[in-house]
Amino acid sequence: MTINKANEVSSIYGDGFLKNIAIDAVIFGFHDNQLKVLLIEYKRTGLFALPGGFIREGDDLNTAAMQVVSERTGLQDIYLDQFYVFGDYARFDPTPLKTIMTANGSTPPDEHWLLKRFISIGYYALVDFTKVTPSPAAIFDSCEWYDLNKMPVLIQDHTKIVHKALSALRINLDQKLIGFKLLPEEFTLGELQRLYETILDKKLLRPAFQRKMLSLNILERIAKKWTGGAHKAPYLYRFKAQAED
Amino acid sequence: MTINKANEVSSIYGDGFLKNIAIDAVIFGFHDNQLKVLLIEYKRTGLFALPGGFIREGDDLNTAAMQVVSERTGLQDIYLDQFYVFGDYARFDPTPLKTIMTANGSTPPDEHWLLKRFISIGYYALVDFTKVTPSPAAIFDSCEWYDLNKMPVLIQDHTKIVHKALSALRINLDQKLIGFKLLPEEFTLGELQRLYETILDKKLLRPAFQRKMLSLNILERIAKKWTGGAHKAPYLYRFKAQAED
DNA sequence: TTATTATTGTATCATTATGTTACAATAATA
DNA sequence: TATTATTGTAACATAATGATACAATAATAA
Repeated sequence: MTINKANEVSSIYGDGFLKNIAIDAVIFGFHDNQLKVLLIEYKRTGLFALPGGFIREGDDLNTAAMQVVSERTGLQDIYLDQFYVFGDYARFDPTPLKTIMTANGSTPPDEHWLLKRFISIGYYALVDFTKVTPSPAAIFDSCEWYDLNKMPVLIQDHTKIVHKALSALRINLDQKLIGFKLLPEEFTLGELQRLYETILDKKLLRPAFQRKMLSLNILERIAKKWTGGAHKAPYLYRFKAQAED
Repeated sequence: MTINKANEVSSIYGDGFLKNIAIDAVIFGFHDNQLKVLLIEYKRTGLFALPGGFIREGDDLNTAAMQVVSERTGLQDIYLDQFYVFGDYARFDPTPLKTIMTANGSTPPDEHWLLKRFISIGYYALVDFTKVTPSPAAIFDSCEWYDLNKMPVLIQDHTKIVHKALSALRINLDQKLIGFKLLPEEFTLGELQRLYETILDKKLLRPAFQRKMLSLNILERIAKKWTGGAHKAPYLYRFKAQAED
């Protein structure tokens, strides 16, 4: 979880929020052939964390998760997936939160609701990197993209959460066909393949990849072609709207 | 969630448990070529529910879920899988709980912790039907197997939870190779196939099914053969212990 | 003892999917 | 106009899956 605007006004009882439940969001982006994750840095503490939040008493869980992601990215209608609930007692560690609050002028009592044990519901989000404007939620934090391979040390078990999100993404990539949610609306098959290769961390054979993607019948070839390279221009594609079940 | 022994002693504040979080367990069994689910019936109310429980402040989430399932089945080391968190506000409905409590002599105030909103973490469990002894958790409930196709109406969104568990099971059946956890230790390929057909609700071709199962290299053929039918005796198999990753 | 019955284990072939190599087409640049 | 890098796709090889066929055989009944 993360401290955000809404939490600042909360009393030590955290009135208005469900107790003991937090949301942590692993927001994935793709840029320069690298998977990126949005991370929060708390000023004057050197502490890094996943974006997160809590659930208002009258809100849906999934709505609350969407709000966390919207706040940080500035986007609506983002692809979100619950992937795991982190509920080990051992993950309970109030020290980083205490440090963050202290660094910002408050001296919370140990009974402060933010220092209690939370069970955290993990979501991952897939966003178009080019459309995101990473937004801090308060004056005392900042929000930036980090290379998945060059992440700083994160508080609590957040590093583990990121890795679990990645393996959920890998499993769902072929099943739910969600890869393109990390790409701009129009893309080439080469770009799509590099995305798959980055996520799965292995080389794929181009003819087989193209044949498979096209046979799925979810891609629409656009008249326009990509330009810029000193070679044959590839077609541009976009994803067809799918019939929902 | 369900009321169980532990909850009976709790005050209206539910001291000792994490607030707003419940666990609901869909315990699957397989018998007579039918998928079965363990359901709780609350005496004198006509109300049916999934087995469930809450998380003690010092316990792991997964441990708490295992306890729920162990209590109801009498078994240890059960296969358990988190499959979804149900967190819509609309699922909040304290009336059945109130009815249950009233039917058992208490008249809880509206602020009673059991009548508050809960987010429910859904688990499904796969058990060997022949080894289970369904156990009520208190004098005012009972616990029985029900045919998945002949379930009574369940309280709150529990019917939806069962169906979501089933679709998670279907998806994981091939991926995680967990089907045999619903069978006794020794079984024939025919029994395994009927299990698959029941879960997936479609006929499978026998030669293809057998070839696939055997090629996975997870089955160990036992010397002994099955006896009883007026036909060629099939081999018995058991699942090999797998190397964990 | 022998025929009958139902079901098993597996061979065989057909079809489809996937892995791999090859090569002509071509946009930008030199 | 040649060069370069990359694309689209054909072609073939291999592997996986779908489908049919049939001999083997445990229990039962004649």
